[in-house]
Amino acid sequence: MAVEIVAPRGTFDVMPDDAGLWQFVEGLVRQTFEKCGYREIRTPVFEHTELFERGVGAATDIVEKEMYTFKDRGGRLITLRPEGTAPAVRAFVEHGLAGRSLPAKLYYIGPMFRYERPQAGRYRQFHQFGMEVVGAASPEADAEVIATPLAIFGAMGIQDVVVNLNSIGCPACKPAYRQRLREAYAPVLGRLCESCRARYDRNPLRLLDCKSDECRAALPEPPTIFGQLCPECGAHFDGLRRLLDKLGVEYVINPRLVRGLDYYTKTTFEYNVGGIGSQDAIGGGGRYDGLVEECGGAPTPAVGVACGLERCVLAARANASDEQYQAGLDVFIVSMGDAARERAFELAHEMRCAGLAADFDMVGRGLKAQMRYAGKMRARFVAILGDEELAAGQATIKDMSTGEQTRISQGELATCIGAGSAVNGE
RNA sequence: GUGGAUGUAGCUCAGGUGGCUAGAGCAUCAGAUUGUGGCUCUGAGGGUCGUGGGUUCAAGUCCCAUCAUCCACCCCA
Repeated sequence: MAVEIVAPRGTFDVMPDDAGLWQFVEGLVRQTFEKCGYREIRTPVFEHTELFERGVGAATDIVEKEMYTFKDRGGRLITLRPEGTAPAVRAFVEHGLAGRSLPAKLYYIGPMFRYERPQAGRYRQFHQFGMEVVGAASPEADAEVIATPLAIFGAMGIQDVVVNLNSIGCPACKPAYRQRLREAYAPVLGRLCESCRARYDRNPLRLLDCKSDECRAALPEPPTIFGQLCPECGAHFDGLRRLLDKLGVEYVINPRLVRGLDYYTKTTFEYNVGGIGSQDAIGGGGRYDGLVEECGGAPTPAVGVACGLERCVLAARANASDEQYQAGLDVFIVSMGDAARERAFELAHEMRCAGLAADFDMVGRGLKAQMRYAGKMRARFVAILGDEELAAGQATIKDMSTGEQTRISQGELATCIGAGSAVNGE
């Protein structure tokens, strides 16, 4: 009856061989965001359920069926965060960032939770990195938010990212379009799929992104919003397009791109790539001019984007091996005999204090096995301590790539290896 | 939540129509070389055949259930 304990469904371990790639990506994300003037915000992994119900939208799939929600011991209704924008906005309001210089340019990177059926590129605990510009209404903000992740994708070696772009209007023009959609779909309501019939009442925009053949056939060309955007939204969209053109960012205007979160206004966009299965969206976002107010702040325009780390890693793996991201040791200290092993222990400590990646044998392997181990640990140098070296206060140092070796005094080890690493680039 | 496929060693997989102690490659460890890695050779360790039931003289093999993984739907990151 003893059930084998494994990682829960939809979760996974990043093992040491894979961690190098993850660290590389995380470093790249932070570096890129900070270069653009964004600063990190870290919010709790759980929040009051109400934040997501109000922020993300009660009628969304996320809130209706994908949240990890539970009562804590104090009777509070708690939800593991399914996305990062609502928490960031909550923190923005709670800490009065509106009273400081705007826009607030924030980024985050961390785990999110959604109770869904796992699949390639889809997990119950997954990771997102994202950025939010809070307090800027200009199309420049939208353009920066769209372009920055593209730089990250590029640096990761992800190729052929397609940017889908749309505008879904604002409270001034969206209602009229919504009405128009209802009118257009009304005659074919009976031919729509079950979920679309529900969408017709609750959120007619979602009718647009249903992929089922019956729904597509029922109304092959639904009216687009572009003829109906209010002057402000129209100008914003044109401005954004002009800016993207200036940056050389290619995009596809996709009038069916609606996205599943309720808070979006005006701009919505999504990044898609091939080759990673049917979950081909590696990121997406949009403008959410009403969310700050919804979370209790003053009306404040904002735009943001979130990208899936797992899917990025999947896409990057298509073009790169993991090995190139695995760090190696600067030096492995081989010892023969107990006295030498103790000295190796001391020396490893000294090397580490000198800023080198150093390790030594702590299980009493033979010389040959230690050499093999050093090779596997990708050590650039091996320092050998035998009886002779020990007596003379020296070490035999071997360059593992060339096989050359010389005797030097133990005091010179760190500088010798440090110089060697300077020569090798790094 | 729905449908399909799969589940044998750490990894990748062999094991026609049920039949003796369940195999290979890679990986691990050791030896060949008692002071030297990558190549080669030799050997060793490692499996309650996902789990639980059933059919049978006999189940890795057939049946049912369950769990997990993968794929598609859905949705999105």
